[in-house]
This record gives sequence, C-alpha cells and structure tokens, in this order.
Amino acid sequence: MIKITFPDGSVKEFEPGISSLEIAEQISPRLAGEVYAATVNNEVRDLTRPIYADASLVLHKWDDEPARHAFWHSSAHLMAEALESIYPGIKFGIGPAIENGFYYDVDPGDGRVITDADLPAIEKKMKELAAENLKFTRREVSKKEAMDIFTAKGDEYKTELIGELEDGSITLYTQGNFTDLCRGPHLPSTAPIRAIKLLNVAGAYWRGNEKNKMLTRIYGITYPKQKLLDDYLVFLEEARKRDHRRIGRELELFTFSPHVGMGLPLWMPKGAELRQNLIDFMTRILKKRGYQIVTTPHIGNVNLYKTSGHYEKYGKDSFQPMATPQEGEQFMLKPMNCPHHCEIYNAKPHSYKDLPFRMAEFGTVYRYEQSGELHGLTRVRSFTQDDAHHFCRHDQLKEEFKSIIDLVQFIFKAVNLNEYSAQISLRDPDNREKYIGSDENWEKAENAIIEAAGEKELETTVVPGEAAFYGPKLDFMVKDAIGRKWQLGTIQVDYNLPERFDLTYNGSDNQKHRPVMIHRAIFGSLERFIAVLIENTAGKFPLWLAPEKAVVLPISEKFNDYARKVFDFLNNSDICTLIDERSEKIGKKIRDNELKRIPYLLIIGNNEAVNETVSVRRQGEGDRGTMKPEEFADLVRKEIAGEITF
RNA sequence: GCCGAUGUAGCUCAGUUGGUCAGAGCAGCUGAUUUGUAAUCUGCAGGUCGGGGGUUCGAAUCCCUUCAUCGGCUCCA
Repeated sequence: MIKITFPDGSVKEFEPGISSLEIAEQISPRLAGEVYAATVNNEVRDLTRPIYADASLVLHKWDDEPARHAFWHSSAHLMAEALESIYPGIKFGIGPAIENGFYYDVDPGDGRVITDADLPAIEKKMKELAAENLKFTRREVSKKEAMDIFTAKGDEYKTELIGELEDGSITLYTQGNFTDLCRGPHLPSTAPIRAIKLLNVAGAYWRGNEKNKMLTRIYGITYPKQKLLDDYLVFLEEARKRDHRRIGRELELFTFSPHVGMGLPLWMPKGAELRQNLIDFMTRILKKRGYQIVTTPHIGNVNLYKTSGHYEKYGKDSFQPMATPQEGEQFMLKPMNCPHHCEIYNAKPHSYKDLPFRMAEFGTVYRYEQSGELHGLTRVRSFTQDDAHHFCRHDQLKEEFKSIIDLVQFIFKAVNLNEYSAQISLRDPDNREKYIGSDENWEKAENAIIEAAGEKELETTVVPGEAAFYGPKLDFMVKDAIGRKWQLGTIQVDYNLPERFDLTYNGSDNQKHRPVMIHRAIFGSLERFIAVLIENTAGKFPLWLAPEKAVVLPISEKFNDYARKVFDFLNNSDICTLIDERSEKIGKKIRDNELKRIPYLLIIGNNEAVNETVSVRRQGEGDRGTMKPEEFADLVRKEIAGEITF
C-alpha cells in the first residue's frame, strides 16, 4: 500500500498504481466529477496518471488555476481535432491555455483562410466531438519516433519544436483521431467540455517572430457548464460598455480626427478639465516632495538625440527630422524629455550637497507607433508624460527609489486604483556584456530596487533579463476593462545618459563624480492613465477629478431664477456646476444627468425656492436630503479634501 | 508593419438573392406642456450608404483600390 497525503494533512492508504481520479472516486463520486487535474508531489499531472509511491496529492476543482489550465488546454486539442476534420492537412503551431480560455495557432495551408464566419462550424464540430467522450491518452515516445510521426504528417511546425526537445522527455497526447505533441496535463476525456465559444481569429507570427510566417490564431473559451459561459459572455459585454473609447465619446472627453491624424488625441473641454485636474494635483504633490518643475521645447536638435543614443536606436522608426529652411539644421519632435533635462542639469555646476536634484515636467512627446498599434488613448503618437528625473549619488539610490515607490502608492490610492501589479526587471545574468555600466553598480542598483520595494511592502515579481540596457527598472501595470495589461508607472535606473552627457558633480573630496539618473513616470502618460481610469471607474470619477461637480435641476421653469442663483453661487465658490433649464420633467433631467455621470444633482422646486435650499442627489446613490447651498458647497469641499490629501 | 473583420444621419443600428431601400430609435431644432427624484407629447430637419475606380440597363448591396476603425501578432526609448 502507498500513503497519500492530502492538503489538510490527512493520510490515507491506497493500492499502488491507483490514479488521482480513482482516489477522488473513492472519496466521493461527486468529487470525481468536479476535479480536472491533480498536483502530485508538487507536479501538476493528468488525473489518470497512476501513482506508485507515497505522495502528496491536491485534487483541483474548477476554481483552481491548474484545473482550468488542463480544461482549456484540452479544449485547444479538441478544437485542433475539429479543425483537422474540417480542414484536412491543416498544420499546427502551438495551442496553449491562457488566462481566459485558450488559442491554437494553425496554418490552414493551400491558400485556405479561416475567418470569423467559419467559427460556428468549428464550434459545432467541437461539440459533437466532446459529446463522444473521447479519452485523452498519454504516451512517452523517443525523439525519433515523435519526429517520424510529425514528418509523416508533414507538420513542419511540430517537427521544429521536437527538434529542440530533449530525447526522453517527449510525450504525445491522443484523443479520438487527433494526436498532438504535448507536455500535458489533460482532462481524462472530452466529456466535461460542455459549453464552447470560439471568440475570434487573429494573425500571429510563428514563434512570435515577425520574420516568420504568419499563422492563424483562433481564440476560444470553454466551460463545464453553460451558465459559466453565459456569465463570461455577459461580463465581456459589460466590459465593452466600460471601454474608454466609448465613454470618452459619450462624456465628450476626447476625440480623434482623420484630418489631424491617427493616434493624435484631441482633448475636448471636459477631457481637458479632467486632465488639468490631474496635472494640478500632481504638481502640488511634486512641490511638496522636493521636485522642481521645468519646461522644455517640443523639438530638439537631432544631435541631442545622437548624443543620447536614441537616434541610433530609434531614429529610423521615428517621425523624421525636419530641417530649418536657411541653415538646414535638423530638428526632431522630441520622443522623450530626458536629453533636455540632462542639458538643464549641465547648465550649472553641481555639488554633492545639491543632490538629489529632482526635475519634473509634464512633457509632451511624439513617437511613431506603427499603425496597427494605435489603440484609443492607450497607444497614441502624441502623449504627455508626467516625467521626472532624479539626479543623485549612488548612495542615495535606494532612498530615492523608496520615495518614488511611496509616491506611486500615494497617487494610485488617491485615484482609487487598487489593483495593480509591479515588476522588477533585472539584467540577464548570462548576458552581462549587453549592458552598460559596471558590475558593481548594477549589483548595487538591483539590490537597491529589491530592498526599496521590500521596505515599502510592495508586492513584486522579479524578472531577470527584462532590464533596459542602461539599467534595471520597476514597472507598474494595471488592467483595462477586459483584462488587458497596460504599463503605467515606471522607475528606471540609468547609467548611460550621465556618461553620454558627461554629467558630473563635485564630491566632498573636491573631485568630479558621475551622478546616477533615475527616470520615473507615475501616470506614465496622461493619455493612457486617463484611459485606464475611465475603464476602472466606468466614467464615474472621484469627485475631485470630475470635470463638473454638480448640475442644478429646476423642476419647472418657474424656479429657473432661484436655480440660477444657486448655479452662480456654486460657480463663484469654485465648484464647477451646470444648470439644466430645459422644459423637461424632473425624471428626464435626472436620467440624462445621471448618464452624464455628474456627481451631484441639485433639485430645485417650490420648497427649495421658498426655503432657499437645494435637494441633493448623489450620482448612483440617490436622495441625500435638502440643505443650504453653502452647506452643499462645504460638503463638496469636505468630500474632495477626504479624497485627496497632500 | 502583418493577419482577419468592419465602415449606412452626431450616436446605436435595420436595409432579404443588385430593382420605390435611403429607414428607425436616441441626440438636435419647432411648438405644446410647467412638471418632485432614471425617458411628456407634436412637428421638422439631418446621410452623394468612408473615399476613388470598375462590372451592370440599374450598386448601400458584386469586384478592385485607398483611408479609417476593431480583434490579435510584432514593436513600445
């Protein structure tokens, strides 16, 4: 007998060779129907794999990620089988499970094209196959055998993959008439895959390399119950309503015009107000935190970017330099602010006592993003960074980092952005020569970042090899309405620019020393930040950010005079207020202004006019009772003060 | 840039196999109504069906091309 240890610490004995599924069945047949994968001795495996020795066992139900992973990975194989039956000779790339569902990259061959219109037929075939309760069987094969199988099939993508695998570690999975090279694990059979939805098709380069052939990627999602699928589709539908492009238009925040150019956002009055609120807020904080604001031009001599090295690296892919008419000098639209800031640093000598020098600018930069990249406000060709550079001594690096992390946490909290992730990017330990700067400095900088994050209790994932060539960095990521990740804030150590611009300071030893530079943005770009903010709030901004704080709604035109007095009073009190004097019923006015996400609706009828009060209704909540206009103004000021403290 | 899809009034969408197919709702403007916490009623106006070519007796509808947008891939200083 073998001893199996369960997550709760209990131990039970079973016959050697028993599978996880059989164990589940012995515990309860119902449990067996709800588990999709097992972790045996910390390795996720097929439920059907036999266990021969003492082991720890975790059975995974749908709520566990490994269960969904096996479920969706199996679904990808199911889709592949359906595809092969509909498109004989189709070739397969890779088909993994992803965060929400799965995809498979395929080469239909023969000039065949798979489009959205073909998805229902594939879906139908999948359902038929799933209902056949096809068993997934695992087989270990030699490299040669695997190679022979896929060579015979003529699938050069699989043979390419097999060529890179080590002999002895290759497994195949078969269900029905379909066999795939695969590490697994898989479901015992196709039967649990009951609800199936293929979502979309897209092009994807083989192995993610744009020099390779473009394959057709089909995205899908499956569930063990139709209800779960329906819920997911409803979620997607709801998320689309929060799309910042849609809300931006509805709330008249921003627009794009083909006459101005793609990827060049035009901020409408309300959007500009929102933007300005963010800038004012940030500026006040920066001043409190020892930053000095600078302003630099939108263009710079091309030689500036040659000095910085950016011209060499990105010049060809940028908006091209423009020449002056007489002297023929070359200027570029500035793709970043740092070279300008380095020149400001160099405008006067610095003492070690002056450092850190924190220089900030809301700098608008221009980058040529490929046409297919443009995406609402999140990916544009003109955007404003809340950029800053800290010029400091090496011994100040960690403290500077901590101060910036603290600032990021403070700002994100102020805008109610509570779900974000942080990633520390270090250099590739096997490839040190591609980085600039001494080993010693790198080591210090990397440790400074890791320690700073630790001391600020910031949860991070550390990714070696992702650092920029000029220094390690810490990035902050948030998700949009449908779960796509976008990078917002970034903190980057830079050893490169101080060298290139020959930045120095006088040390206590009266020698010249090289400062270290930290690039840092918190919003990242105002455009992207506002996009994320819109999607996270569905346009219901915190009061301090809302372009308009209140709207006065007279119940009939008889009360317009008093309504106007309230309107004037509030605007004179610096509370941006609207008035709705249309001859509509109050229900209609409330509805329209609720949809415009105006935070406060002030209803004024006979009672209010006589008593000189306003009836306050909070957006999304309802009636808050009546009060004097002065009291309402106080309420607004207090609420804002509660939202943001400096 | 690459693959696929889409493009009809400010917005959301109808327009069957090419033949009164240029429509609806909302928004806008008229007029009536004077309203108590999420949609009052009437009338009017609004589109060379993204642009340009072509096929046809006839094109929103079919073909080509171009622009833009959407979903991905690649890229992202």
